[in-house]
This record gives sequence, structure tokens and C-alpha cells, in this order.
Amino acid sequence: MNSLQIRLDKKKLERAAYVLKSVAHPIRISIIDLLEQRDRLSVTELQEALHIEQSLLSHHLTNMRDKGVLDTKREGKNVYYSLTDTTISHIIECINGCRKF
Amino acid sequence: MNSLQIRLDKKKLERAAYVLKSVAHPIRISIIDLLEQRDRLSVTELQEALHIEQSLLSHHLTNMRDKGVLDTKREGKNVYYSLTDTTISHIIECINGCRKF
DNA sequence: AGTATGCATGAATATATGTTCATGTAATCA
DNA sequence: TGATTACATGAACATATATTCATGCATACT
Repeated sequence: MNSLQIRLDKKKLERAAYVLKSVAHPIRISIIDLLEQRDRLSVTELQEALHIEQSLLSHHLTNMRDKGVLDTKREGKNVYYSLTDTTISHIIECINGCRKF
Repeated sequence: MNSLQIRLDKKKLERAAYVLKSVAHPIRISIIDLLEQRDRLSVTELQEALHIEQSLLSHHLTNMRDKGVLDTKREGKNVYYSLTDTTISHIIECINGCRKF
């Protein structure tokens, strides 16, 4: 009978929770879904697809950016957002592919 | 130029966010991690591994159970919890495997 | 320089979530 | 049946998160 213990250290746990939180919201899942379809999207493009207030969208985008989920790049008047890596996409696919949900 | 739209319907979005929320917390990630190591664990066993108050653990367990993440079965004085399916494990592995985190 | 467009930010508010504490209940044992 | 063990629950409180509104800033256009 080997001892039972948590395999993840505190920092990794908190980091994981932190990132997962930034995904666990309908609007933010939608944003990820849209960014899987197009490599990058401007705030206006996202806004048109999501039908939400500009300010609310901007807050969510900043949130995701701060947590390392999204990258951002300004080009002229527009700011383009993109997924920083595919881990997040996998998570959404995971859930989407699961019949339970 | 085909039109951009969210591929997930509102219900699925909300369900996904709901379940992800139940994972996005250090204590709950730990619980999942422990349940990957042993098929099922009693509340006491979890408590010993986690070093948290019984009541707090119980609240988290009920939360995860209500959201369909955990199954439960009473046997005598003990109540055993187990993961309902592997999707959640995949998500944690996904994050754990990612160097970024 | 003045105006319009695209986006960010901060404060205020609303709502949700986490934690503690006290207590309740179910099963077992003496 | 009374005591103990194992767990759940609810109310109160603390903290975090989401949303709105007003405003600010940057770029581009006239």
C-alpha cells in the first residue's frame, strides 16, 4: 500500500486553476471557438460574431491575454487577438467531443 | 469569405463553462489528481491527503458531484467518490503535460 | 488641427464562489 | 440505547468575478 499524495506542486496547481478559470465562461469559450476557425481576429470581428458590448468583450480579452491564453498585436487601428498555444483548443475539443456535454 | 460564427450552441456553451468551473480550483484539481491514482477514495482518505477541513472538502465534493464530475457511493460509514468519466482527467493531463504551465 | 474609428481602462455595482462555524444525520459499535 | 465515526448541510461571512457606464487614448482620415 503505497502512500497517496498530490502529484502537482502548489504553483502548478494554482497556475492550472488560473488558466482554467479563464476558460470557464461561456463568452470566453466562444472566443476560443472563433479563434479556432480563424487564426486571428480583430476586436470588431469578434464583437460582430458575439453580439456583446465592446467594453465587456474588451475586458474578457484583456483577462485572457493577462492569463497567457491570448496573444495580441496592433495593426493600425485594429488589434488582433490569437490563441497563444493549442492546449486551450484541446480542452475545448475535449469537452466538445464528449457526448456528456 | 465564409461567415464567422460560434459553432457551439448556447446550452453546450453553458454546460461546458459549468463543468470547467468545477475544475478550475486548486483543491478540486488536487481531488481529480488523487482520483486518477486510486479509482475511488473515501472522504477521510481525501482529507488526509489534502490536509483541509472536513467541511470544506465536503462542500467541494458535493459541488463536483452536482456538476456531474464525480460519482458517489456509500458503503457503511464511508462515502466513496470516483471520477464519472475520463474527460476531466484528459483536461488535467492536457494542462499538466503542457510545458507552459 | 479637428474628427471619427477601434479599442482599453477604471470605478461602481451586481452576482457568484469560497470558507468557516455550528449543527445535523446515518451507520456502526459498545 | 448511548456514544463514536464519517460525512453533509445551511447560514454567515469573505472574496472573487462579471457587467455596465463613462471616459480615455491611439491611429487614421479630412
